[in-house]
Amino acid sequence: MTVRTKYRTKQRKILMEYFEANPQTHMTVKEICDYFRSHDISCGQATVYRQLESLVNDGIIRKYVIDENSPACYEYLGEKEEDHDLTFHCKCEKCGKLIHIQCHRLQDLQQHLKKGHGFTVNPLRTVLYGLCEQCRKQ
Amino acid sequence: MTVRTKYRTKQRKILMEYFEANPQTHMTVKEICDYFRSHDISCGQATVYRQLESLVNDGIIRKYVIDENSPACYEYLGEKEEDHDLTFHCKCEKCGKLIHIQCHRLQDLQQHLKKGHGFTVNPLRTVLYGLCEQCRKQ
DNA sequence: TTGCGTGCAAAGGTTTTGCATGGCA
DNA sequence: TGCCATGCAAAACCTTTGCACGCAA
Repeated sequence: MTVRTKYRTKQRKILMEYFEANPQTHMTVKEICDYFRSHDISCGQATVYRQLESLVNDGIIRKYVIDENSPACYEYLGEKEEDHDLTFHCKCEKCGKLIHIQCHRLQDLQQHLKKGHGFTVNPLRTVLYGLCEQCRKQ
Repeated sequence: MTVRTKYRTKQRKILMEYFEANPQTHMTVKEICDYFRSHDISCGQATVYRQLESLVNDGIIRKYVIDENSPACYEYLGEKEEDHDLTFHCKCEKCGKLIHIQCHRLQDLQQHLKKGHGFTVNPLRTVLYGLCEQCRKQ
């Protein structure tokens, strides 16, 4: 926990470049390792985990926990962090699709929960579960 | 998925009684197994997992996934199911406290997400993560 | 009696860790 | 040169699964 990297190693640079090249994309550790392997870049799995933890602590990427039996996802946050605070994630329980929703009503609700109920929602960590349109219609 | 139990076995009864005796409490599989073992009640771990899945599908208990590296938690929902459709759960990321919120703004939001975004939120599965008042003030 | 539930042990999948080696500053 | 990071393999951890046996209806 709260790991911070001091050296700027080759592996860290490569990882960051990979994230920068794939904004708004969810990537698992496996996908990252596969990518590296297929490009003949050496970066062990343990290093990927350790660097990802460090990048999360540095606020450079974001970690998603969709559910406990599938691997965690990581997403590049980029420069402007504000946008990500306004984006909520909705996960369809049936087809597994992940939907990004940016809506002022969600932000209004955040405000209300804070003022009215004393609870500060963290959209980076929160996933709304339910059914997407297609799955509901079935 | 969508496992439903047809028989009313001894193990299922014991599990249900344990939940009924501990409302508004989060319990992990390990805790349940430990409790049973310390009371000399035979109920294998696999059975606990399977019955818990069934009880979740029956709407009798609720499953929480706090994060992928800690075990899932289960909570008794009680008799009156309607209330639970209107109740959202907020979990403090710092102290772990669970807050039940019943608020029309949350229901309004559900309506809006459905009409405006085509996403039907399932409050039984959804947990809003963030900070409670005390922890935020620190 | 029929088939569902149980229990054990093993498998499965993700993440963490120990330790020797390699590389940044 | 002094640490820190890497990489491999093994361990740790939670959950699921296979299969023979037992029990509810």
